[in-house]
Amino acid sequence: MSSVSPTAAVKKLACCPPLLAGKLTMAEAADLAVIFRVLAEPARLQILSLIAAQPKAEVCACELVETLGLTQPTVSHHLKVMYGAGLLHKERRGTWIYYSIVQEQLASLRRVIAPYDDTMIPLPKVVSEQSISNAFETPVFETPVP
Amino acid sequence: MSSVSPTAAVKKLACCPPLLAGKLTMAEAADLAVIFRVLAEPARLQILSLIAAQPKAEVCACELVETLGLTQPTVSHHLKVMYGAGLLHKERRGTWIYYSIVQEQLASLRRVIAPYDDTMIPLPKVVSEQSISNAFETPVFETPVP
DNA sequence: TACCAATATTGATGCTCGTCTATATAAACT
DNA sequence: AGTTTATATAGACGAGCATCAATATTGGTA
Repeated sequence: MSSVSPTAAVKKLACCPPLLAGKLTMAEAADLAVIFRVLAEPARLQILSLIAAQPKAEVCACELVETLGLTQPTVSHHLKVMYGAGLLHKERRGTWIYYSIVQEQLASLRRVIAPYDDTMIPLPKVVSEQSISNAFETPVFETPVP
Repeated sequence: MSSVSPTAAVKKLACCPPLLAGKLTMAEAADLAVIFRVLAEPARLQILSLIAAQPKAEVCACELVETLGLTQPTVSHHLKVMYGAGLLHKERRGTWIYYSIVQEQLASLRRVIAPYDDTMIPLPKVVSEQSISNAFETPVFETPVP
């Protein structure tokens, strides 16, 4: 499986209506948690910000080893995880491999955290745009009264 | 360090410029990762969405046990973690304790994920995903050329 | 062909943390 | 006082994962 492990990489944040707009199903919550877990790592956050800070918004994997102060296998592992989560783009140029950010994925995540819905953060692209279905079948607890 | 002191509850997401607007320091990355880690749990995400789905945007802890299908100690632990991370508000009313969402904290997080600056005002079209960079003291790697 | 540099994989280790049971604390009511 | 219900804490177990050293693989070059 040399070059591409397409299935994982193509996977977008295919889940989850806005976090605060309705009850998440267990499956949705699990999918969302996966994304958050990928970001719940200092080294990976630094990788994102480092890439974004580059003029060309891309970085050679070889640079990261030195910058992050981690071993090459560890950095390779982080990149694999982020790539697998659809957060990074990957392009081989000769010996080197360059990574860049998949903006749509972060945009999706931001949308999930949005207070209500589509109103606040208009994202032109990213058409796929899940069901804006708000299931109104949310369990409503009546406030217990003594 | 997973001790969740009361004082910590007041702690806002006091860290981190927009993730994509400059290199994060190690400390900033670590602080940010903490928040993401709190959200990297299906049960906790469900708690957030459940609270948001309530008419009064609050929920009694006692309801969560049944709904989440977890034991009471486990739910209590999750609530403590979220409260400690400044994500939840806590109010005792007699026997029951009600939790609500600290919106500012989620807003801060959303801002961190924002492509450019702080506002959640309409994004300019997600351009070529380049940094509109303020790469000041950011390490810029020159593209290795054979 | 052989050799070198960049990246990926393997396997092992140690720590973090979600979950449980059991127990403790707190508040309300008789 | 005692009882009941809601919530918190303590301790233990186990799964997941970040990290490493060692090794494999890939691509370029001589």
